Amino acid sequence: VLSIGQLARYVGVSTKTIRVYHDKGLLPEPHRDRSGYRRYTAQDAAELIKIRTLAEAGVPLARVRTLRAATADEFRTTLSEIDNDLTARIDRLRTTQHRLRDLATGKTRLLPADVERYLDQLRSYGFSSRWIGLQTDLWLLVYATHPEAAADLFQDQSHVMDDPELRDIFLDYDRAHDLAPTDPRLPKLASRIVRETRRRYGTVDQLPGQAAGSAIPALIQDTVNAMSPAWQRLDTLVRTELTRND
Amino acid sequence: VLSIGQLARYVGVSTKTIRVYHDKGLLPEPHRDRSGYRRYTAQDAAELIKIRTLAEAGVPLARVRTLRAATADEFRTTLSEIDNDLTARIDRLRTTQHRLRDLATGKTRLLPADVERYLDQLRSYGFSSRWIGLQTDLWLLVYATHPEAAADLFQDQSHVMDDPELRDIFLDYDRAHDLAPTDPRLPKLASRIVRETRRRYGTVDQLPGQAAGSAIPALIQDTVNAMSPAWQRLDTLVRTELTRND
DNA sequence: TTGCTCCTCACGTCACGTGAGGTGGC
DNA sequence: TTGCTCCTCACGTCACGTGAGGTGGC
Repeated sequence: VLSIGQLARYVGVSTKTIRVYHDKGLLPEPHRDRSGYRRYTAQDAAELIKIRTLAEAGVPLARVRTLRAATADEFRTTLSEIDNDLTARIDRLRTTQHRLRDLATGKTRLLPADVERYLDQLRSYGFSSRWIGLQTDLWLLVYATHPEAAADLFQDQSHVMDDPELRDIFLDYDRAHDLAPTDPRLPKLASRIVRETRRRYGTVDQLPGQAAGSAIPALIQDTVNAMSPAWQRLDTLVRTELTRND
Repeated sequence: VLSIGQLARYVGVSTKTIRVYHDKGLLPEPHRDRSGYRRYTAQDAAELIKIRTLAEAGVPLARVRTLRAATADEFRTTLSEIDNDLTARIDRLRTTQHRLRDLATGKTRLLPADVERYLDQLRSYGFSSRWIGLQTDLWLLVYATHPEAAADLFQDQSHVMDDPELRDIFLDYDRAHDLAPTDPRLPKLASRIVRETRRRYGTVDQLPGQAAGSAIPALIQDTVNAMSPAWQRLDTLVRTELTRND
């Protein structure tokens, strides 16, 4: 009793959508009038509304079709799955909305909140932007490659930064960037680093700013060394002293 | 400092997604190492997270790219549009979820709640399923083709059904379905219909069950007549009497 | 050496949208 | 008669997914 256009407007879909549902066997083809036009009944409208509800809930059309042949019990079970799925999707959209609002105010959270706070702290301690950038890269890499171990490693590094004496070593390391590789202050700093490293970690060859036990420290250290001849010299001195006294 | 796979896992996308974003110019291609592998930095990760947030919010990728070139003001305006859009989408998903739950309990609302109630009422008045089916089709058609006028027309029909005497005419019409076309009760019923129609609507040629002023009554009447010879005879009798006495 | 990751095409997929070219209804 | 709707192909689109066939890293 309805044309395809009337049915489409009533249900709120395009005529193409209805034709696609016919082609895919979701909605049976209705009768045609003498001129070949499709004629729909109230039953068709009710069916289409059901199909649309499922499709809008994100159910793939292929599954909608198989659902038509399902028992009442299967149907009910599937519907409750779809319901849970919808709840999850709504939650994810809300999360996206919150992230979008952070994005609007310029806050883009790259790392857990406590790590971001720690990185902000570094600035107030007097570290350079270059150093903070390196630290951001380091923690990003750690969280990207070792998400399980990352939190523990961060706790340790966080405690190191709470100790003013240890913090001072890192500050000197940061400032050493622009020194000449032959500067006499470099061997002195290297010795301090070795001493404090031994005190905290025993004989393990951990260098400051390095945390994960895999290839990551080497990777970061390569980057660090490439940035400054003084840093490269410092790395050599520390390595030599650590292995010599082992 | 990250490989494409590490970056993908960290942000929660596929490697293909990242490559597509490169191809579409959303995310600049990073440096390659000696073996041609892409190497990503923290800045790339931050950029990808921004792009992903927008994409998950439903922003077309083409618009995400143009947004990179937008001023801070345009950017903020666009973000608030997207935010509103997200709110609307969340609301629509919730509506879908409610409809889905109605579907689970077998309630599929085809028409406004008051019309559905009216159709349920008809059953308790003693109307046949056939009649109720016809009424459902009728109101579906009216709401599909004349949504603005539908509510008023329905109010009128609803009042008609509140009058026990008028209701009785419709009940007799319903029951006449199985009479022979020559049954002497048909001319009597036709006269009652004409009398009550005149009382309610004056000389306008409105037949019971017909409401909208366009092609709809004719369409429904054709369907009705095709269903029963007695109904067809009744229609002829009523038409003749209404025009004869005009 | 072996499994895992990466590379670049190229084609597939899902749910429609968009003409093209023609006919029917008011 | 004219604009609107309908018909059937056929191709386009959006955001990726999925091999194919090959190389690099641990």
